[in-house]
Amino acid sequence: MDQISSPTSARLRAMQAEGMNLDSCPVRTVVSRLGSKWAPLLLQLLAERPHRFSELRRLVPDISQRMITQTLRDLERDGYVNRSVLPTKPPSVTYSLTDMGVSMFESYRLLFEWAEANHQAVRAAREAFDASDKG
Amino acid sequence: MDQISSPTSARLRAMQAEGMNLDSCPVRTVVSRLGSKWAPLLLQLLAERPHRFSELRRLVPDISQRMITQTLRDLERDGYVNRSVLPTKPPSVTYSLTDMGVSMFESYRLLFEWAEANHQAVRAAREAFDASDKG
DNA sequence: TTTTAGAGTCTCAAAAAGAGACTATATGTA
DNA sequence: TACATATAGTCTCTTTTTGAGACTCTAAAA
Repeated sequence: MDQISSPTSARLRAMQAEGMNLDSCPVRTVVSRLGSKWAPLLLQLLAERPHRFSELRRLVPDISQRMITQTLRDLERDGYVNRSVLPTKPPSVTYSLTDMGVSMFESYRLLFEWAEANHQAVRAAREAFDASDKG
Repeated sequence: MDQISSPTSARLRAMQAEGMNLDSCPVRTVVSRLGSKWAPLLLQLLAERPHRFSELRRLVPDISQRMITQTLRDLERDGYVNRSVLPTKPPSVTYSLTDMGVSMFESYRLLFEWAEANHQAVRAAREAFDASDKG
């Protein structure tokens, strides 16, 4: 198989030996975008249904307009999000998931579900850590 | 069900109405850490087997020591990673996944697999976007 | 005696994120 | 007519994060 695999340590050793740069690692290429601060939240909303720019702004009051624009642009660039402009006055812009976005989100969703089911445990771990000498 | 659900737009509206702050959203709490720049890569390596600090450094040559330390600390704080110091001279430190880390990674892994299978499509989308007037 | 290894910390520079003002156009309201 | 509102952003400035690289400490090996 000629597909680049995930970076197991054996693979990483091989990549180094071949002088490959790790920027070409597919997982990093994809996951680093999706894990950005606001992408998960916006993806969840778009997975629910298409939304307009101003809806997203209202739904997520603590995101700046600049970050909405930028995050949506990044997601559009990677092919997950479709941006469609309706020529109303003033123009309205609707964002929705592409087929690829839906496909990706099916896999991403499992982590979200884990997070919902386990966030108390994560919180507890944080508090324990902070209360210990390490914190 | 009294569990805080994922932030559907209905839920977000409710949270706003109640004056809740969104920092308490479980998905954001959990996913934002896991999506940081280096966490996915280090988690993959630790999911494979426990590693020592210097092993990780060698396997990922383009991460600074500072970022290894910090990312591992964050993952330890959240309860995914165990740090064990052996009193050798010089001391050796081994990092491994906790049970919770293994549990979480089972869900995260699906996104990684999606990324491996679809990174060409993502790359293609990026190039198309950059070649268009939007880029 | 200088080097090497392990596991970091410290400081400073660069990149990313956030806050808030500002733009354009077209309606509705006083 | 003048003013405010709504849409979908951009621009600039400030604060946080990240990254690069030097520096620390201990003990064994060359």
